[in-house]
Amino acid sequence: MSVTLKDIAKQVGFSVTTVSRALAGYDDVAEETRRLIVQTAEEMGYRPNVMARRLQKQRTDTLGFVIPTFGPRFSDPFFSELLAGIGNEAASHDLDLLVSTRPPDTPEEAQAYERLVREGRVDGVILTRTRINDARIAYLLEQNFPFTSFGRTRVAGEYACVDVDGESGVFEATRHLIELGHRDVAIILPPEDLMFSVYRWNGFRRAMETQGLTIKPTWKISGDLTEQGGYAVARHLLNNSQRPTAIIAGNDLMAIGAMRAAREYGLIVGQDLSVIGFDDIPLAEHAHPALTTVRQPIYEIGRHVCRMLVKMLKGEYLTSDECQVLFDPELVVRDSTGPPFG
Amino acid sequence: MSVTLKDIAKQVGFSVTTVSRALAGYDDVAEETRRLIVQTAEEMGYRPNVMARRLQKQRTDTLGFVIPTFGPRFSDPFFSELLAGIGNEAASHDLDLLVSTRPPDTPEEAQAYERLVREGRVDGVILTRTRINDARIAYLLEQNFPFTSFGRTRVAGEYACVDVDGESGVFEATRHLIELGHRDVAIILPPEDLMFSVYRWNGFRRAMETQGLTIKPTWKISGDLTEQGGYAVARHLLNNSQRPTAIIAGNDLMAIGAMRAAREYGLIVGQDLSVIGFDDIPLAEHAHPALTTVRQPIYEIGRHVCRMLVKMLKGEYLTSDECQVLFDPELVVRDSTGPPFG
DNA sequence: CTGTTAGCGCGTTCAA
DNA sequence: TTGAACGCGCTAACAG
Repeated sequence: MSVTLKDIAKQVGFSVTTVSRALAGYDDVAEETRRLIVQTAEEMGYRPNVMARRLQKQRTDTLGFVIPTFGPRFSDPFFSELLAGIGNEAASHDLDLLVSTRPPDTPEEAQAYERLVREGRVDGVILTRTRINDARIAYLLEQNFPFTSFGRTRVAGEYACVDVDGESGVFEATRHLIELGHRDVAIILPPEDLMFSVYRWNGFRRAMETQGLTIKPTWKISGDLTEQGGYAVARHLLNNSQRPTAIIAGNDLMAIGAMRAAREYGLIVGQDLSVIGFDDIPLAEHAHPALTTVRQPIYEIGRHVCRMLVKMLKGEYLTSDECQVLFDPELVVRDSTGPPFG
Repeated sequence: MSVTLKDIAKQVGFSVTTVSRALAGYDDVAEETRRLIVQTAEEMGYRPNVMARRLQKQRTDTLGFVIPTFGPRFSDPFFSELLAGIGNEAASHDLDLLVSTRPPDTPEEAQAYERLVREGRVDGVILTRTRINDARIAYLLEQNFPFTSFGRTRVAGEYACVDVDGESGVFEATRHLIELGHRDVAIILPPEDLMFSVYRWNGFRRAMETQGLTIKPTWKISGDLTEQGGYAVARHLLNNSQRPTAIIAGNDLMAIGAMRAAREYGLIVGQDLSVIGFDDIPLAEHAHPALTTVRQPIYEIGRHVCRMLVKMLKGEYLTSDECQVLFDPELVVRDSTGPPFG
């Protein structure tokens, strides 16, 4: 077994209390005593027992993060990068991070949150991929449990979230296409229950309407954010006598799938068909052709959304400014876009 | 605050002990009493306090997983998939999973493990990307702390690990190239301190030697397992009057980087240059051209390596057969390979 | 069947 | 400056 305060106390001949205080750095313990205790603790290889400390402090110093993901082959770099951001920030505050993966909007997911919240496994949770009417957020608000989210929602209430201005991002992307001369632009949206799908759509519509362009109803379609999904949906778009000359995808993965579909139809991406993604995962640059995309600083967002939660847990109040942070995305033009009939 | 056993006891007029036992399902409590207690607990919304339970049981019911990763832009789908496998298996046993990301072979990484082990944060840990002389494994063995790993090492001692037979994987890949007529094959290995780099190299060498082919020293090179790394190293290989006609990369990400480099040199992948990856991440199929690669069942491996750890923690003995499980990889031929000068 | 006692390891009174 | 006593919430040994 490992060394406890009691063991040290026995060794140095002081009480457990004194040892505890010496090690905690209280100033009401004799300098001499402290030195002895600290040194002995060191020698004996003392490590505080976290569980005991947590029970006593009624705090877990742990954050929870449930990744919303379908099926086994979950491998969106988006999440890896977000996780790294959250994890590193948490570590810098000496907090543990509890991670699990659950399919979104399912009983299993709800249970996962209940576990974290009701059984006192974590002090706060971080959400991502928020839904328009997000049951998770409703639940957390109702339980009055600390959380922050990457993504806004329509759920009423006060809570802190970070988001990327997806509307302006897609607006810029669309404008880029229009400036290149495109008029027949299709959009592959994220699943429609996701909040960011709404903003993306708004940005697209605004850009098209501003230029007096009409949106063909069948050219608004949504995909599941995987390569496979983007591929399937793009085939559908292209398998038609009247094809769009450009496609804006909800993320880079779907854009890559769409590019593959285009190749299968004998189209050269960047010439016969322009494709734009969203995220700028490392792969975007290495895809063929290199993918024009809208970059969002995922890692930084991860850090930020975690930092906000930490602040809340420390009891620091967040001003309403801090509560609703909107990052600006940035259009990165590469080779997958060009003039139509280019 | 939340409901405790004490609250329930007060409510039903029994002792805390009885309540505890009733809820735990012991059979030494009157059926009548049990019903009352269970129902009351339900009504009051009782949830056991995990920290208290953990302190008492001296078990955390938590597993630790430290992802070895460089820098912020960590986004290898390999890890996502492994994480999903581990996480889902852990969840099925009602275990929590503590995740962090640390640069491999650094003091920060060592500290992360020490934290987990010495402060009793987890009951066991899972390793991946094992190194030839892996300090983590040496440490865990020395501490006699339960762990399993994805990947073998040269560290002496008894421990359970799962691995993929990388040697046979690369052997098959190389043979595939040779059968296509390639003689000038280069290999981009994983970093040389990683154990699986050794097996990959052995497989390559064996295949080449078996066919009486010589390996050009400058065509054995290693990269950092990112697209960028593969790109840089491949440029180096191709920036030469004498070029290989085929490249085997240490993973799919590097293969994708290599394909990009090839394009920049005006080479058509699958014709002028063949490229093979390793992993078969979802992207491999959607890359252009679709990537020939060696598939390893990462998700399943994640589940398995976790299941082994769970077994150990339950005190079940692992037979030496179970201790060293070797999965068979499978060559998936797609479009990035073809006859030389094809 | 049920309650009393004890203790997991730590931090925090309060009194000496 | 130090120590005794108590509690965090739960489980286990033992007695009745």
